[in-house]
Amino acid sequence: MESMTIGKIARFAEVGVETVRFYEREGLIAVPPRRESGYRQYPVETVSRIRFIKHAKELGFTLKEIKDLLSLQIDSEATCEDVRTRAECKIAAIESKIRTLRRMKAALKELTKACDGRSPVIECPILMALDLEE
Amino acid sequence: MESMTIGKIARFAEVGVETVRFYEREGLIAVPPRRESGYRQYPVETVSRIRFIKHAKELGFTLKEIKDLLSLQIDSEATCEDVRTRAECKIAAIESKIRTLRRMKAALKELTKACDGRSPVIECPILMALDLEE
DNA sequence: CTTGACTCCGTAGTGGGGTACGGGGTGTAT
DNA sequence: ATACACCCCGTACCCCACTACGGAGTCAAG
Repeated sequence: MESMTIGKIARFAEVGVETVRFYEREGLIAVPPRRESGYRQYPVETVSRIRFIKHAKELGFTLKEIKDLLSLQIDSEATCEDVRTRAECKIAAIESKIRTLRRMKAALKELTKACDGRSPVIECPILMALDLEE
Repeated sequence: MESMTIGKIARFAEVGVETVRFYEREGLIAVPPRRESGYRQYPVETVSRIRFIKHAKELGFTLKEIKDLLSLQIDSEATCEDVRTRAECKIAAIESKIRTLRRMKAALKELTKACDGRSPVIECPILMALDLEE
């Protein structure tokens, strides 16, 4: 069998049917041909396309960025370098997020250190700090 | 001067006027009394209340959690321990986010290592990996 | 030939955290 | 007295990535 219905595509790619339609609307997967009845007829490759999208999402790419990445795949002018650059930007963005989270964590740790957990809430150093911090 | 208009509150707290109204709707700040004209009359403390919200946001609390935190402040039954527990949960959540980001970064790094940036995009190992990865 | 699973479509809703608009009334400095 | 900044309100809109709904048509197994 060469072509699949939307439900099969969805099951194989492990997403919902609505998600497949959504990706079509968003231009992330090609508009498939239809049967007489109007049913979408997908080529099998659509499954890997959707898997690609899932993997890229797991790596922190947004759908917009993924669309971009996918269009590079088609653009014969594009080089590996373009893809690599995007991946490197993403790495930098992730590093920056990690730094922010580390700062947040350190600040919270400081606050809990000051709190013995035994005072009435009115004297809680955590809440007091939130009131005062610059 | 005891009371301030919404615009002043917003300027002092460094948020937009609309944000103050939004916080009121969301129950994060008290509903203020009004003048004859309908203008809101805020007590000065509202500024620190909004600052509190900002700081807590910076520490990764959602508005819902902040509302919770603020209600603890009012609840005389609550103890410092309750606040501390919430802070500790937040620390754990932040740690988990950091771990996820680290994994994403490591995976991306692996991919860029495989890519010399000189191949045509069709052979790009990054895109190929996205196609294939489990 | 019937049943039940599947598909179609458009539209609306979710959550989180706001921002913008527009048409009106008000407060105040000059 | 007039200009101009400010405030009121409700509503709608933004992003992101889906998810749900509902009524109707279609497909395949028994």
